[in-house]
Amino acid sequence: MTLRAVGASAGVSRGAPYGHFTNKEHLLTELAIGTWNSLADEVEALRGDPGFEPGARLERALLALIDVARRTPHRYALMFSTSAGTPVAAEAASRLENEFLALVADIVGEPDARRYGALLMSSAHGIAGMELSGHLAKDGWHVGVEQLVTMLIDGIRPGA
Amino acid sequence: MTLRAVGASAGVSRGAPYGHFTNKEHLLTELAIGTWNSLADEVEALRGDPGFEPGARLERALLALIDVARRTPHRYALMFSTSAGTPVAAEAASRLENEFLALVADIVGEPDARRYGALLMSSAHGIAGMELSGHLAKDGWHVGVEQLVTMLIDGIRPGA
DNA sequence: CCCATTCAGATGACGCTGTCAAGTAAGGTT
DNA sequence: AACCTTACTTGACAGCGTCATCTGAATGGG
Repeated sequence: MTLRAVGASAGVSRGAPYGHFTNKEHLLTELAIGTWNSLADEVEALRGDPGFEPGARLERALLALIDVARRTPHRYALMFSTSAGTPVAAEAASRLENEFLALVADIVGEPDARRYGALLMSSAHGIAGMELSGHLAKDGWHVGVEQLVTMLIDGIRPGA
Repeated sequence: MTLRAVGASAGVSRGAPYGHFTNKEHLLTELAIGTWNSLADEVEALRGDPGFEPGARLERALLALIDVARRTPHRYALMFSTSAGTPVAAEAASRLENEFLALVADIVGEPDARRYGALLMSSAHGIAGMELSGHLAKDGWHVGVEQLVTMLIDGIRPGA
């Protein structure tokens, strides 16, 4: 199943992918899954890295998510497209979620990891979205993406 | 400028709107602006309401944003679509931003309002997006939208 | 070495959608 | 009554998602 038919879509006729994928949506879902997985790989590699303290690791993980949005906005949108509710994609997504959870648990402890993990991932997703749509750059609040991520991490360090 | 041509789009020929809008994108931008404005109205009404303490007001404001996503997902997507980077839409968006800033300033004080305002709005946006794409409901973290918003507000109350 | 099977891709068609140029019907103005 | 404006329809074009059909090349058995 040469998924390369996707990239090769330049130079090949319009209907060619339909031998490999039943739908355009299926094709895009596969792309999304690939993105989820490569991001999960990235975070997984981070988890074992002793070069950073737990807070810094988590920060890198959040920035990795945002980097996907910056570098490949279309792929990023696919990851969170409503068609990503399909079970196949949800499974790929939960790999990344678990990696995140592990990083978060190192800071806030197991019992609170889920709550804080969901908050951090949602917030990072929101920051990425705000930047993508241009609502961070121009407007009133003079804050950058990196600053916001730092605030997030700092916000969960000491207190319960 | 009967913008009603939009809703009336059922029962009217395909090309009819092009007498009123130069583009489909312009039409959608106008829709987005309307959504921004009505949300800003809602939050503005909240600002003067003495029935809630500042924290509760802010919570309601964030939930109002998320409610748009829940009730009218397409409109919500328009608000943050990349084509919302147009100056016309940015102006409507900044009305809501300023309302938010006022609410946030009541809690963290003027000097920090921008930083925290950006963080809160981004996070609420992210929470809405995660819910829309189904990444909150099914998966690992057993947390609801309301819970996350509460955590956000609680997270900025005492500490600097 | 030849033939049969298989598989990737091309081609051409269908319907739908965004867009526009040209036409037309209703209303108000003088 | 003749005129102009405004809102809409009609018909056309291009692009895209999708499919049924065909071609062409690679593979493997005899």
